[in-house]
Amino acid sequence: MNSASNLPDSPLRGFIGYNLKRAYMSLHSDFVASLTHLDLKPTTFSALAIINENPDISQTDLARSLAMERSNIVVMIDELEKRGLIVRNKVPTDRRVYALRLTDKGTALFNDASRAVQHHEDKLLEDFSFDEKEQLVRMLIRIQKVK
Amino acid sequence: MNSASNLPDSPLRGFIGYNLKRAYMSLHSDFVASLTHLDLKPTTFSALAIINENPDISQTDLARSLAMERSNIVVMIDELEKRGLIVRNKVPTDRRVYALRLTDKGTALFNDASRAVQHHEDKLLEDFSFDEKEQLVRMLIRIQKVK
DNA sequence: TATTGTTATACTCTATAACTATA
DNA sequence: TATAGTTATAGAGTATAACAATA
Repeated sequence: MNSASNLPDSPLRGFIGYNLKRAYMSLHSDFVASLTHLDLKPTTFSALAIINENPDISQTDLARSLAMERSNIVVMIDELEKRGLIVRNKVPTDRRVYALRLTDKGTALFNDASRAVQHHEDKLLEDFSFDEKEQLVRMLIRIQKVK
Repeated sequence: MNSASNLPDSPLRGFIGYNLKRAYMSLHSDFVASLTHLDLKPTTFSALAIINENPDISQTDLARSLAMERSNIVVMIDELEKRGLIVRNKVPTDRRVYALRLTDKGTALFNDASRAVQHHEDKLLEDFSFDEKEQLVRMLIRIQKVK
């Protein structure tokens, strides 16, 4: 007779990957919630961040940065453009590509979002010391490096 | 002019959540690959693990453990049953529920899978010391605790 | 009334293939 | 030939609502 109180996922707790997944999902759902009031999703927030840091980036390079397909970038950029957050500028030297830029409105929204996300993270990791956070990030980066 | 070589995701690297996501996705894709030869997915592997550890668990409790919807559990159990890996036993005391059990074939497959996953994790985290792994898991669990 | 298992459905994400215009 | 952007589509994964049988 299994009750809901003691979630019987213990056999999986021995795997680091499982703990990584649960931690990610926990943080992620909270992260999503912290952006809804700005009508942004993790992907759109990330896109704004990358365009903000890399003005005139192309859709293809943006796709690579986000590890998304170019085809899926299109509809996302369509939406952000329709909302007046970014613009697709023509590039004279190569008429195939668009140079993406944030509008003033896009920049303002990204700054708001950035603060919201930072606040969300500070609150969720408030019992972590600075050194612990740094150590955690170093470990997370090492995991990716293996690939 | 952005090249693909230096992926411009740096503005996001300051967020722990982003590093957590990238680490999770990196480990996850490798994890998926380590199970394909047994025709298992992360979810089916987890289901087998939980049923193995908790014989006669109901579908509803399994759903709670996996953080999945009951409706989606049904089709997954259908598939595992069709493959002869588990059985749905009737429960005399409550005729609404099924008691899930691994078959011998299911147990054997789960043991194989368990070894494969362990091997995958050992290989991917081979440059982590035992203490480091332990410390990482402790931190990942702390992140979930906040919720 | 509430719960278990079930079905159907819808919605989001992601992946693939084919097209156009440019290079 | 190769590449950028685009369109359409298909496949996962996940979420919701309604139902029959049973408690």
